[in-house]
Amino acid sequence: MNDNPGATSQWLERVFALHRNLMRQFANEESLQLVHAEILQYLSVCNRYSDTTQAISEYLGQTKGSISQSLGNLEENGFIRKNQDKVDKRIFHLSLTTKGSSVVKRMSKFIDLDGSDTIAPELKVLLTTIQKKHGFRGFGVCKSCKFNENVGQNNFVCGLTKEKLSFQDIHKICKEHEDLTAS
Amino acid sequence: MNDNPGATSQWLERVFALHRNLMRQFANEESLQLVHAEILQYLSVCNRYSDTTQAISEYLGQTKGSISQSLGNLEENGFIRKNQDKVDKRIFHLSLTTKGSSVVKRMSKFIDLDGSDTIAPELKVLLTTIQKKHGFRGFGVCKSCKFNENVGQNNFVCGLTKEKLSFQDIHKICKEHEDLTAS
DNA sequence: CAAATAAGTTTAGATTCGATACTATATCAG
DNA sequence: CTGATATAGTATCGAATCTAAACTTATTTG
Repeated sequence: MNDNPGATSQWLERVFALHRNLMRQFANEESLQLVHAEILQYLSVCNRYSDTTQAISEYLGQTKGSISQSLGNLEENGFIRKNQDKVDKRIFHLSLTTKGSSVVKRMSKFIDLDGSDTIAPELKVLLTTIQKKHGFRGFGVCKSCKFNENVGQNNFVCGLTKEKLSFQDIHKICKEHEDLTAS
Repeated sequence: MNDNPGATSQWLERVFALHRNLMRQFANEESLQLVHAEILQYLSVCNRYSDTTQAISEYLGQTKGSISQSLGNLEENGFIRKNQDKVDKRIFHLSLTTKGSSVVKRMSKFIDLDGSDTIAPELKVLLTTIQKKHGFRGFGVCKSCKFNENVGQNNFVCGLTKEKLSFQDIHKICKEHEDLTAS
């Protein structure tokens, strides 16, 4: 097995390339740009603290100016909606329209990453290792977040915002996420 | 573990996003475009049947016109070299210069995907599953290719080209690759 | 209340991207 | 051998992204 150093990273690089290839192919068939598909995918899994221009910019590693442009395009074409935050009026919450959701559904079906469930625990290790090395904070689900407090039967509270969270909420990705196991 | 359907694909999507984020960050620091980094990475692992404009285009899923432009840019800036094939004069073999190689070295160090060796077998399954579903042929190493023939102590022959292959050769990625286990 | 910070937009210049047409070489059919 | 077809790669065009920087508006801090 280990007759070739770096064999694992070569496998990984190929999976990454293949995934990007597929995403590009899908976006092309839907007459979208690659980044549009990525944004829609993210918006389908992020929570209400993380559905902003800034958060997408951090998640995808592109400047917020660039993301802002793409978001304008996506809104114009009816894939997403913008809602101003009632408390902090600088913030606009983004959400998928029915049209946007249906694109994500087709995308998941097209890419189809399920059926590889045994890989999950290893992925977790890989993910947190990389995140720690590069000082990335955030982008995990509440369930594994040190701020999350279980206050009874399927009732949760975020220790940062002091807000109540539903069962659906805690399976979404949050930009403020900090790992339970972190020191 | 399995209290949420599609949990694995969510992990995977996050790993993909993180990897792209890092690649972009690296490219930016080196004043390169993302696609330049991807091309250089590919050229560092592909074999002599797969080091062409066409093959890169297939691997990355972009049109060869676009790749051709980027290659022109990379050659101008001294990252790669072009060598015309002696037999088929339509073909130009691409290779990394010293400058190009050193970029790839820094990239591998920056991204650092090693230390997750247990993940490899699962990745293989995932990769071939996706490839089969979408009719992707190719881009594997000779070792797992049905055309590869072991003709003695560390001596190999490619059944397609009838050429001799070295030990180094058979660990490189080939666009003609067909899986041993394929029907 | 002024200064600093934060979220988001806008603009400009460079570069990619896909589509298409194009050149040059190779292969194939008769 | 020759004309038709296929293949590898390049050139050009218009559209869109991308970064960087300046900018607007709203919030927080001292």
